[in-house]
Amino acid sequence: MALEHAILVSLLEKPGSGYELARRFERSIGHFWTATHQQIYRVLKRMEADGWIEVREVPQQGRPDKKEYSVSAPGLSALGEWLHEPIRPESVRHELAVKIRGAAFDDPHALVGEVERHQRMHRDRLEHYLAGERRDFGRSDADAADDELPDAGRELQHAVLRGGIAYERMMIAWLDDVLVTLRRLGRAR
Amino acid sequence: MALEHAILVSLLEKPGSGYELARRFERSIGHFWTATHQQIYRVLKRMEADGWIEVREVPQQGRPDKKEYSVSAPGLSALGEWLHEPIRPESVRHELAVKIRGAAFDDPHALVGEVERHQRMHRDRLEHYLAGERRDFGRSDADAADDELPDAGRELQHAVLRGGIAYERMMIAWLDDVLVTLRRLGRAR
DNA sequence: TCCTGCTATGCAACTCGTTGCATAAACAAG
DNA sequence: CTTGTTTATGCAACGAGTTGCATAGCAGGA
Repeated sequence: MALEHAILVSLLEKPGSGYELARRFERSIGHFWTATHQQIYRVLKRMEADGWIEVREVPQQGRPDKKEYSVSAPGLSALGEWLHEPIRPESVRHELAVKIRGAAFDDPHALVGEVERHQRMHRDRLEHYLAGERRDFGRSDADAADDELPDAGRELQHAVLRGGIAYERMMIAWLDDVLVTLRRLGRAR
Repeated sequence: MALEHAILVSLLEKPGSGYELARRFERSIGHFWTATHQQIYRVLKRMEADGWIEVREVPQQGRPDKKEYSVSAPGLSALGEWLHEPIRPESVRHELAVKIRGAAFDDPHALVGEVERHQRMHRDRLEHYLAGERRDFGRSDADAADDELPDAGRELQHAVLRGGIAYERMMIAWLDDVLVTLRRLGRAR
């Protein structure tokens, strides 16, 4: 299980509450992990019990108090251990690919709308990533001197973001390819 | 839940036993879905109880008998209904991306070996896909006339395979990018 | 002959993830 | 002044997915 470790990385980059973590996992640039708030709260409790993170009650004005979590020394060393373990093959579920192959046994043309919808989502996410890249990495190194994160953190966040950008571009191009195929099959019926 | 539907598509393309399905999900070209054999056997029972698939006991020589499943009419219409539903956003878990961002709080250079290992896996899979493409789609339409699958099935399988190829190429290029970044940070320490 | 590996199926227990629901305080819009 | 939205946390139940184990026939090699 890696949700713990994803939370550790996120809290190291910036301490925050369970709610804030949930929002980061939801609409963060990078978009490389998902988790619901229930999952996050449950795991935060376990991590606190294990001594990986520390809580600080933060009273806020105009909104409910929050519990701000930050990573403790044992948490940091747990992350270090995890980083040295090899990654086990992850389970892959590309529902759209299943539907595309399944369309052969139904009406291929009926899938066009859904594929177009997905392509729009990927275009939107690409725009979002590119905007984030301009905002966070579009300035010179001198301007970045006042950043909270160390240089390595910035560089690696940028590398992961470049991966997201490459992924979205690939998907947009592939879905173009799929649309051409679906439309050709639709006409041929 | 879409495992049922992935199984329906696979059985429509070619009927088979639970064991064969497990192997297809494991090392099939396309590589777009994973499931263990336990999961598959359990779901097959449910699908049979629901009348989506039919069993045929097939005695074999030199190996244990198998139960060959094929899709029934209700199964086909269940697939049709599912195809018309919009896909809900899938949960994304890119463990390698988490590790790359986490490396900023440990030794970035220590991740080089793991990233190289992943790149090798993607290169291998790319080779595997390209070999499958030459084998299954490298011949002319005339040669394909004796294929069991209808044209639409072949075309759409090929489109999904092209997606897999594009994905692997993108990953190989991105991991090159990541390796350059990790090595630069390693030297800078 | 024994051991390993492949085909083929399955149970039981457990963990992970999702869904529905609930609470509560503050603010903005009507 | 009521309704809806955002921030913020949480419980309980359920369903999906994983892991460990078990069985059994047959093939091939040491």
